[in-house]
Amino acid sequence: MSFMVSTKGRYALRVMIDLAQHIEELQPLKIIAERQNISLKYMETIMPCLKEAGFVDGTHGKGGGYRLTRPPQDYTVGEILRITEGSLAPVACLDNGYVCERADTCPTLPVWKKLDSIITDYLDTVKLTDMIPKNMVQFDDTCYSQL
Amino acid sequence: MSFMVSTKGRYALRVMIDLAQHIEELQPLKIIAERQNISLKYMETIMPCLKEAGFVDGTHGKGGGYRLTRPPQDYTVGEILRITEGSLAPVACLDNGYVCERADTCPTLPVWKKLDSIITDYLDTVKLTDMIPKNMVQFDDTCYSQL
DNA sequence: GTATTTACCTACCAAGTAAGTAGGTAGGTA
DNA sequence: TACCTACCTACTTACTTGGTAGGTAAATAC
Repeated sequence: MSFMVSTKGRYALRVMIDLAQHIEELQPLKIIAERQNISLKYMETIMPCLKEAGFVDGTHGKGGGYRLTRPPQDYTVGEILRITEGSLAPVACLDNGYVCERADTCPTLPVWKKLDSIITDYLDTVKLTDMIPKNMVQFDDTCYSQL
Repeated sequence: MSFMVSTKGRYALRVMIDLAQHIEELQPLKIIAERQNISLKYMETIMPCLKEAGFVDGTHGKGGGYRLTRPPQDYTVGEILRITEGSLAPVACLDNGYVCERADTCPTLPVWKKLDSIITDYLDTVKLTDMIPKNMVQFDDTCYSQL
């Protein structure tokens, strides 16, 4: 029982949503952490990841903070999670650089590949703006929707 | 980067496929382990899981071994992985018994729920017999197929 | 120029999990 | 009786998760 997406990816996603909801001004991490009820110190270790990827930029000093570098609708959940988690591969067999001598004959490999493509295809269709409350209606009815 | 399916689930699946390919007689774990190139000792720690679930039964003594308890087409990849991995939930938020006070308003929860249902729906459609080489053609063309 | 605010950096830690290994016991068959 | 096979308990090594602690560097306000 190990989860595909850890707190790192989940917190990162919540920070990105938070920034998308405050698009106009710079948001200090302290404020975001309080609003999201996440440890400031822990968030500080996650933010460099989003910054290196060019998803956000941060300015120092008084009045500083973080902000998105692109319009919110230009981010997908898939790319945010792929950066923060390192990989979204469901099994080691599909991980970047992994070589398996059974690959040519393994009967399970096609299943993992299909599973991987299903996961990727879905996560790459969900945009950051799809998770802003006013848009939540678009999710199917098995899911919570905030009206 | 933590994988949804560990070696435990992957090995279990390969053992189940192996048993499906030798449906008529009892297969000693030693033989299966050699054929699959998996540590016998490690497999011994995984088999009780499959036995408790009623997927296989094992008989002691000379000529003993393991065998499937049902016809191979009656097993799905989903149920085998769910038993061995404990859960296939992509995030802790969806794990059995987990309570999150943010659940009612969390904008990311619908995404995790949808992702979970996509994964489950796919894995529950793949049957054990779908992975026996002669049937592998049924996978789509982005995947390896053994003709 | 000083104080303050903020990002940013380095190191550490406790608990848990993954992926086995080692060495036996119990049950059944030839 | 000898052999084979499942089954059980304990241990190990390495790694990951989810943080905490304590600072430094940069920028701004006053």
